[in-house]
Amino acid sequence: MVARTTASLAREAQPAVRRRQILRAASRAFRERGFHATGMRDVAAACGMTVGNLYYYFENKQDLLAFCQEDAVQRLLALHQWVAARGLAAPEHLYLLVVGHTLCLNEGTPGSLAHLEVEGLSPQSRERIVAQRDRYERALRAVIRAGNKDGDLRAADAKVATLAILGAVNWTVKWFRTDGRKTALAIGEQFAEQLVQGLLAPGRSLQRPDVTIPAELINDETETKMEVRG
Amino acid sequence: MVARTTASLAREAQPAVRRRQILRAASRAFRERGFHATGMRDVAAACGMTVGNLYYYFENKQDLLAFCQEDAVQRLLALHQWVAARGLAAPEHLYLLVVGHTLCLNEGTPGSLAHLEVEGLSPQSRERIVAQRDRYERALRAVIRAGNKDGDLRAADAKVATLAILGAVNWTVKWFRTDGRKTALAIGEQFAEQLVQGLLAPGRSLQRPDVTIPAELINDETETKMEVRG
DNA sequence: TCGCTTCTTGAACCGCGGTTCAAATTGGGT
DNA sequence: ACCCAATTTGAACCGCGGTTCAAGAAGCGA
Repeated sequence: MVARTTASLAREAQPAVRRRQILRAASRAFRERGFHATGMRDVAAACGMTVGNLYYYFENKQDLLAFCQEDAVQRLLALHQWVAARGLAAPEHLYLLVVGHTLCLNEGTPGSLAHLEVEGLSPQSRERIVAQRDRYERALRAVIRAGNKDGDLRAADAKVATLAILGAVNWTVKWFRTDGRKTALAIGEQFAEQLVQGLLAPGRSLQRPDVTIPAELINDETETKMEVRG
Repeated sequence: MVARTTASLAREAQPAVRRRQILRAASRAFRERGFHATGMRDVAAACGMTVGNLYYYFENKQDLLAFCQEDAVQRLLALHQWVAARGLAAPEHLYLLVVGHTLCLNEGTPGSLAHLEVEGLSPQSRERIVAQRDRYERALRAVIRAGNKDGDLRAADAKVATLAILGAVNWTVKWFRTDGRKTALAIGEQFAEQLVQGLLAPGRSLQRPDVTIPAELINDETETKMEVRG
């Protein structure tokens, strides 16, 4: 329906797609230089456009941040849904969530700074995003409580255990480097090992599930769609 | 030598002491509202003074932040020194460090936002503070490697394990509330349990050391000094 | 080629917040 | 009572960075 010329990438990309392109540049920039240190001009430059144009796609800086955050939380919720569908016992379930979460935050071109910078949002955005984040947190807690009830995990406050896990994983955003010694996957696995083992009921042992988390859950799908010719 | 009248607290407090008073108000404010969201006017108001006066004690905002950060790292280093002196095996050593670290960040009137906001510092301050932070991190890693060698901890990358621990503990700053359900101590202990158990060598079990971490290491000593009459 | 919509530009605006400063105020020493 | 150094004040300054906007370019259908 839409004729595509290789010439103008801009035109060929519908606003929604363009917003995602911006999202990538923005979240990368936010992550590297920090949200407050990154000006709208920086973001624009990273997208190869000017400030004014940026405002054609986003109301303001808060909106841009909200868009990043929402994307990140959405991915986490999708991850949880995928893992839950596999019907694993709590330790293995948890293991996959930790690995997946680590990948979501650090692999590919992530909306990354999930959870961080929540105070930079407008009240309405914050409400919506925090609600989603809480949903994810509750899901995690539920897994722990289930394992608790099944005797797979030792008795421990599920809330605190959840926060320990989220803290460790979210903190990776502060130090993980793509060009570092270890891959995000390797880190995620070791984290999962340590954090889940630490909750295991005596006698119970962890068997690492040998499924691979599908890349669609981690990377941005539109990225690949872009390569497809119409 | 110096006559003290109850009337003027300001006068009775030497600059160095005053700076610590400011530090408390500032770090509390930074923590509550976030560093960037907190203006110098806010800090001043929290100290019961005006902006201009604040600049009599600190060159600029960066300096103020640096002062907070340095205080926090210093306390962590002091903590490590104290724990190390007790000559415990790695798991117990680690346990105390996690508990102590959690207390340092969340109990009393903390310089709290250690490690956070590092990018808000001037290059020189950052260099000095990051160096100290690294020293602390290396100490942690060393403990893990020692336990590794002694067979108390299972084989695992010490660096990654350290970052998991630091992530979980540092993240508490984001969610811990003094008026919450659990005390910082309770949280620290459960964290320690989970994080250390997760590293334990098979067969080895953790025995919680029943020492109490001295309050001087956690709270600001000058606070108590203020109560003493001359 | 014209005209319409979509997108892009660059310059200007404007307020927030870090910072400065000259002028008070304070209180201890003489 | 007076002096001086230490401290405090409040107002003003000023630049950075988020935001606005009127005018231009670029495609696309007729």
